[in-house]
Amino acid sequence: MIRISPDNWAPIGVDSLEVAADEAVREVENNVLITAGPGAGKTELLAQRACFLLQTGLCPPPKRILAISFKRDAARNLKDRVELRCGNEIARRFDSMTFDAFSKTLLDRFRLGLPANWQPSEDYQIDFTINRQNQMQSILETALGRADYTHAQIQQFNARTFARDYLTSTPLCSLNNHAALSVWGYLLKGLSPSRVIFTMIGRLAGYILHCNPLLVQAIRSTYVYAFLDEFQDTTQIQYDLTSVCFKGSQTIMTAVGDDKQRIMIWAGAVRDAFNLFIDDFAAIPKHLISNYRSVPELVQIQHSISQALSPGIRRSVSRVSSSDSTEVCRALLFSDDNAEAEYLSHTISEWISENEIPCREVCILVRQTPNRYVDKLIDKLRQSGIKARIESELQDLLAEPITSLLISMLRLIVLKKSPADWSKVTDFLLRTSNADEDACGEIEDSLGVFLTESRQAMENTEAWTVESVEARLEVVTGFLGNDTIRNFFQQYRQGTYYDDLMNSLARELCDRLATMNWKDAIFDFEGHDSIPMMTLHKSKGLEFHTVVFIGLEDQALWGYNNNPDEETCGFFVAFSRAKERVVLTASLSRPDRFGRCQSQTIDTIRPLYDLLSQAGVELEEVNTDQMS
DNA sequence: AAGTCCAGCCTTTTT
DNA sequence: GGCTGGACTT
Repeated sequence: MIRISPDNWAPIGVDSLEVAADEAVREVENNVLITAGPGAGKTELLAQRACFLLQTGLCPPPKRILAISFKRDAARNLKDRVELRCGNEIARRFDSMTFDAFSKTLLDRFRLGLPANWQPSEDYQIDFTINRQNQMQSILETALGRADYTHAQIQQFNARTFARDYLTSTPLCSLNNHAALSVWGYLLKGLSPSRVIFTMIGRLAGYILHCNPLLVQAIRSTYVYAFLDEFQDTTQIQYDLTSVCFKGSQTIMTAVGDDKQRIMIWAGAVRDAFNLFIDDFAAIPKHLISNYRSVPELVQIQHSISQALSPGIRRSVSRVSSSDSTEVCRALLFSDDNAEAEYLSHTISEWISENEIPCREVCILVRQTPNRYVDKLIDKLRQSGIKARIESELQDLLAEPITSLLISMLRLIVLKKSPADWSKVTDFLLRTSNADEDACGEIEDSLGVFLTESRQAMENTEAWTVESVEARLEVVTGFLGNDTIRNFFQQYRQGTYYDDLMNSLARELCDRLATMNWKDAIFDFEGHDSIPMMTLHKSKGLEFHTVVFIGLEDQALWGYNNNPDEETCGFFVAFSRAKERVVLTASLSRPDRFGRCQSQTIDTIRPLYDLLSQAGVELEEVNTDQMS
């Protein structure tokens, strides 16, 4: 490995970094908290910093960097950027994972480091339903009943919030609530296998570290640098785990985030994570002001919203050239949702056909329950020959490595030639075969034979059923090696996760095979030709040419009265996904969740429209009678 | 049978 | 915040 001296190191793949970013990339003495608005390149900064530390030898082998993200795709994205910039070899010492993956890895490796009464069984199950109202109610009844609580005493507890308020409310070393301890005992020891949720795994991981100072030492000496992405969304459990790992250590921490994009308070994000971090970790705050995403006209409007959240905040500076269009942002008011769908489908098809914007660059956002807001629009768009779909329904399945591997295999079978898929599959086969480079030819030969056989078998099948698709997928995984796959991707080792995924994939493909051939079914499944529609929460971290936000209304932002800041943050997140154009809509009537027409208002959230107005965007009433 | 009260639903990640 | 449905009362 060639080491570059820090003075000679330069950022890779970008022209230059703003001063504060460059300082943060090169910081080797202090913990740093970087705050920056949307499009400032926070993730890119972390990627550059990883390259800097690894390539200059400031993080020399066998030392490693730990990067912790909130979402899997963010963790993956960061890892990919580092690999791209400094190569696989060096990137191997960059561990990018989610908080939950980090917690679970600790638990799985050091479970026996817990006191016996806190050890889950080896085959413990992760059961997301534990936190559901009725599940938790029956858990409380059984667990507390065994601990001689009376029915009335059990009723005192709210099943919906018990996990948050009792079970995982504090680190386990200081947990002394009797009811909470009884439920822990029941879930870990009273059931076989033990049942847990991720918040519990986080607490168990923290307790492992609390009980094993030597393990903490080992982690600290391995990870001499640690990164925390999307820090504004850190929960108390995550913050506690980070503290027990690194507080007071030599490990140099870099946290990045934006408190104006803090939209997870309701899900347990710490309100004041930034100041806590500055105090507890003696972190130096730095603020970035560049925006590499949005045109200056949009950055101007973003600033108006930012100011409502943090008065006196510094103005961000757009680093992209001005828009060609005179109307980068419109706020539209419709009399009803039919008129809205009609108008939007018309406008969107114009964008796509005349301006040649790819479908994937237009995003439809809503506050919540996408179906209620977009179903009519999906229909109207389909009539114009444009596909649109709600992403969340498939997002999770599509993000799985096994899905992407199987899709590659299927595409090779169906398309015959597909170089990217070919190298993906042969790479997998080579890495899992323990064979040296010489065996490459053999592997490719056997893959070729398998593909030809599969192609013939699939061409001979007329009608596909879920069972026959699943059987076909099993032939493919059989060729790749079921055990090999499960060992290679560690998340598939435990439980029924792997089988469930295969079943979902078979269902999705089968649905499409009823009306399409395999090639189209795969393409449609991946959704490359569909306009993405999603909640603003799902859009976090993404960017699009054009953003259409449907339903900027009181009823959609129902929390505004109690919590205007969080709803304003949500609006800010949605708005700031756009690179070039934003369209906001409100409709005076819309179906409720039972499909009945309800009238909608925009009075409570008027302050949001006022912010737009201050930035020069006035609400336009769209009279659909005048439409062509 | 008709009225009243209250909890639940809305927004999320994670192997 | 606004609507629902179930539990409960009269």
